[in-house]
Amino acid sequence: MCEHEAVQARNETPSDQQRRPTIYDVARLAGVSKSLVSLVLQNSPRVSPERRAAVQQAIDELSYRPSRAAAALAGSRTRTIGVLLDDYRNLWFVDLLSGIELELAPLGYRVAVESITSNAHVDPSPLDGFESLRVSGIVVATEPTESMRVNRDTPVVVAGHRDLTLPGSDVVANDDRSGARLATEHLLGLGHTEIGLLSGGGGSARIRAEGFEAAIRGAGLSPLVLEGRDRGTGEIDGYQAAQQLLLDRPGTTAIFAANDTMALGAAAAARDAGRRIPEDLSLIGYDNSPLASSQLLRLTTIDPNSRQVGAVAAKSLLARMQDPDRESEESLVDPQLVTRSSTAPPAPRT
Amino acid sequence: MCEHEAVQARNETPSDQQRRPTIYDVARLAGVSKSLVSLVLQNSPRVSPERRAAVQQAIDELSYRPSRAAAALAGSRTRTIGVLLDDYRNLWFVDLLSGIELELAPLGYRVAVESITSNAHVDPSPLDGFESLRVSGIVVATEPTESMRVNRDTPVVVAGHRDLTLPGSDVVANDDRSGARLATEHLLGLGHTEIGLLSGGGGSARIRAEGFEAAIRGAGLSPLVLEGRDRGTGEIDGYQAAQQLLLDRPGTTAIFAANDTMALGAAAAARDAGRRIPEDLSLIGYDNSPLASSQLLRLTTIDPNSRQVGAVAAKSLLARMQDPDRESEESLVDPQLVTRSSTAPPAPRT
DNA sequence: CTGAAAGCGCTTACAG
DNA sequence: CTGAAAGCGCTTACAG
Repeated sequence: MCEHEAVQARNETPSDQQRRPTIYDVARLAGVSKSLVSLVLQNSPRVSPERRAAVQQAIDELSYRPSRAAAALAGSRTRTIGVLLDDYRNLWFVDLLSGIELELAPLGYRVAVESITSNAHVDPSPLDGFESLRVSGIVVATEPTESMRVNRDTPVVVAGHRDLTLPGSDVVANDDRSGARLATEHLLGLGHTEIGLLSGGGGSARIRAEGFEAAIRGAGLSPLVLEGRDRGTGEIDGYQAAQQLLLDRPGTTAIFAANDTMALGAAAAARDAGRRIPEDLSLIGYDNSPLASSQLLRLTTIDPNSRQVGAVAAKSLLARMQDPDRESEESLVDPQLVTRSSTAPPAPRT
Repeated sequence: MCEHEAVQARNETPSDQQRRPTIYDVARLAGVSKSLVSLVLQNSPRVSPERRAAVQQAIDELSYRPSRAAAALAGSRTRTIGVLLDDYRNLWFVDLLSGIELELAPLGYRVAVESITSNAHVDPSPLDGFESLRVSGIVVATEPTESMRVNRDTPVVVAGHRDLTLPGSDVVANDDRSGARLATEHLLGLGHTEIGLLSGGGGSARIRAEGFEAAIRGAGLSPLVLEGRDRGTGEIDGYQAAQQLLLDRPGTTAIFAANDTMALGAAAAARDAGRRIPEDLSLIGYDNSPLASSQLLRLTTIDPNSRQVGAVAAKSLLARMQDPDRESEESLVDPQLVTRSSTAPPAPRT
């Protein structure tokens, strides 16, 4: 006997009508034990359909919502996966998320999303929020940093970024080198020989540049790479780099932009230079963002298969929950060429 | 005496090294009481700087992260605001979020983001996740539905949508009617008299259409409104509606698209029809999305001031936490014209 | 299945 | 400030 006396007393006081219903209220209304309600909430198979129905009805009647705080505190796991993004404007995470959820939904996991900038005022380091939440696992969908070390045994997987790696965590990404090769070979296959790459800083851009250079060299040509100001990879960087490229090398017949956003900028630079796409200039991007399928761009691009990256990331997390001492591994997902109308054979020399 | 015996016993057992540190561990290491640690965690002013520093050092040393579950369960409030989005691809929420956070950060509130589709497998209705979390308040940044009724006294504010309203909740939005008027008057002011509106279903689009029609009628003209197929408001809808408009009414010199995404489609339709922007056709959007500032569009548009909408929404929530019985109110935020190069005076008649 | 019990890691008064 | 205590609403064995 301890606090339970008080609990009983409280439950027998009908004065406080505004109180949130608890598992006790549900049990009483359904005429079952508190333990049984808990089993129903956990979808335990060892509950008869009749009792399950009775409990469910009581839940509906009371609009009962289980307290995640209490469940997390009492149980060990929260069955929540935290996903850390860098910026909500980088839409590749949308497919990543759906891949993660597709994989985890059948297991009853919940997904919590956070960006690095969110809640920075309350969490000293970006993963603190998830640690305080006691998530079951974390997907880091941004460039990992020193401050993302997780203390104990929370499984972590880095998705989409291969530069730095967090000790003890897995890595899943699309194969940027192979994707860049696909893009370059598409242009080469169309007959282009004067191909420029618009690139920038960041791990993915660098690996894509490597794939581009390898493919170009493989064709016996010499690669031409332009970077945005300050190694940026935004729209304006694509615009400026493309502008400079078309000025420096007017013979250029095709541009490979390290991402669709830079391609958007490149399309503007082409237009401003009086070059039609694809008649006067072929353009290929990377990411297969919503932008790429717009009528204005109809951009040939590389689909990084982010949904699959998410699914594999989720599987890594589950594997590490099973066996925390499992060796770290890096998984690569195959990207795919998506052909639209921004690429075509080069115009015949006049 | 009750479970505390066991707690003491556990704490005296040094065998389990992997255990997460608790407030007890911090207190012991810092040489203070557990209560004091709790006060430090809550930034209480009634703690001396010396002791605060000692506690902080112990926290750092142990990499202690307070359990949100325990804090939520023990305290009444979670100091977390839930934000419900419809789709991560509608980027207007990014500014909304920063407005909310700007307002709530000084008060130590945390923000939790969820989309309607996320976690649908585990939450029967979209707000259940937040209710289970026992959030302090909810911002509904999507069209509210019947299933979003919140049971008890969780304050709710609907942001950016004015069609339906949730009983007992406040509404904050940009003034779509006034914004549409601004856009239309901008075109009228440039000298356009043949102006078409691309619109669609949904509350904002409808109100924007009303503002457009009022302004057009105010100028003694008759309004022309085209809708996308199935009343859609996406890029392809803008494309198709603009295509049809330019076909049906070749004399059209200006298009007002109900949002930037439709404007993107309209720009493509204009290009495909051989119309240059702004020389042959002026184009104005709504939302001031990242797209609008791209070099390819340089789109004149209406900025809905979403950051301010977020700030006002946060204030509403705080006010309702203070006084739950406060009357519901609707707040409108003033939108603003952002002039770029997609609008110009109409070409002189030839 | 039930029922009584302990415990998760905090917060919140409260007496000193 | 401390220290002992109760309690938040669950989960988890465990005996019956």
